[in-house]
Amino acid sequence: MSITGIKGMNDILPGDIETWQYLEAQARKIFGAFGYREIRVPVVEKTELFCRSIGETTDIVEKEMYTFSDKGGTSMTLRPEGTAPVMRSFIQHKLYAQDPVSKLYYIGPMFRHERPQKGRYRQFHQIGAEVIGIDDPKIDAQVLAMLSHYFESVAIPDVSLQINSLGCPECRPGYRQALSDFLETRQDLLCADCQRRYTTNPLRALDCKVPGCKEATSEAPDMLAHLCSGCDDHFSQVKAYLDNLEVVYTVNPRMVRGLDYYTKTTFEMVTNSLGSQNAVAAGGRYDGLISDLGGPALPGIGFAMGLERLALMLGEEELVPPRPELFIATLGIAATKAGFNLLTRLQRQGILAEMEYTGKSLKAQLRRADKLNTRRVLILGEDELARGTAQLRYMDESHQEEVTLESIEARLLKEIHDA
RNA sequence: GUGGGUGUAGCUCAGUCGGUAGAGCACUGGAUUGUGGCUCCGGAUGUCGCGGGUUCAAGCCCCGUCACUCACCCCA
Repeated sequence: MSITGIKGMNDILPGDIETWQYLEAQARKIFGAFGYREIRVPVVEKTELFCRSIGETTDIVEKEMYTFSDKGGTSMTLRPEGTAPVMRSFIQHKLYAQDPVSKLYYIGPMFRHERPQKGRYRQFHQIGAEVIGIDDPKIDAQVLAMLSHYFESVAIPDVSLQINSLGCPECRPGYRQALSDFLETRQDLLCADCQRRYTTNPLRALDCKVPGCKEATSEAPDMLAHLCSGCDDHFSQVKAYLDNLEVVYTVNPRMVRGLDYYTKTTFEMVTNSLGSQNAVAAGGRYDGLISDLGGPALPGIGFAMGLERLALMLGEEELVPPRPELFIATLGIAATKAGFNLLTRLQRQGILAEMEYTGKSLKAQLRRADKLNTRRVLILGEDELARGTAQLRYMDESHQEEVTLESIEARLLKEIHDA
């Protein structure tokens, strides 16, 4: 083996890429209709950005970031997620000064140094969307309506939308304390991880997958019952709007987030067809993030979808490659030269056309034309060239006719246009 | 960071009791000197992951190592 790629960072080859292009094109179309515009930000940022936004004690920041010093000694990090860089850009360019509302989406690679497994890679790709400047529950509902519409439109099977509310800086500390107190009484029933978590991050114990913990926390205080009146009202309205829009969801009061900046509404698109990697899209409201990063006190909400996971769920079938309109088969040097000229003229006009470049038998050329699934083959031999004609063979009908060389381009253009 | 599984042709995989490699697909040439698919005949292709050991002899047994993969953890 010579040089190989890096563990957990995959090549996306022709045959697979078509699925990705489809997923991206649908996102652009649907997000566009909902008023979003694309933003592209660098894949590296100052490390500090992620520490401050995602949270110092999260797994992502503690052990999963690709962090290095550049030649000037600045600590830089390959982005592990997309929201923080987009917010950094939003603040830096004062987009709020041009428009009180920004709807942005992004597509691109993210990096986390984890052990790779199915649906989890070190370089992975996300499509994300963010709305900044609106705290009305209508927007929460609209974001969710768009997300579930996207999943329907690309026909991803077996997903369900789960929603929850994490409260705000006003009510969350109270709940956190209540939960922490509760966990303390059940401490001996918890797994080692949860015993550690009940002081550092008690919410995480709620979605622990260890059966013993599930049981021990089954009577835990209800997050939704501890919401302050503002958060409670917001969540009720979100649900009401979702019902009105006929967006199907279930409330999962135990759903928590791996990033610290989330507030109020949070949600996940989950599946059980990807093993333990059950989240294919996730997001929530982050009303404090922008001010935490030094920007104005603007609310935000958004989500990210994992492209690898979406592609896995769409299945193995490869989309068929585009069908050439014409394959030019030639015999003899003069005919090959004429064929090559014609080929390039057609390609310049946007017609997908091919030929055999390395002088093979006519049989071999036709075999290749067939393999490419070509619609037509133009057979150009010395005899025809002398007459200024060629055989135009329609592969599907196994039928051919002699046509003049001058008429070919116009004829092809007309046939393609009519089809 | 912790476990399990798997490494043989471009791909998917056989390979018996240790006797120095095979199939299908794909590729390629031919079966009418200028006509595809189906069929038939032929051809090329391997550091058997790598390194060591045992043995007259190792793809197979032993030790080490690397890679890939799945799972835990965490997450999109």
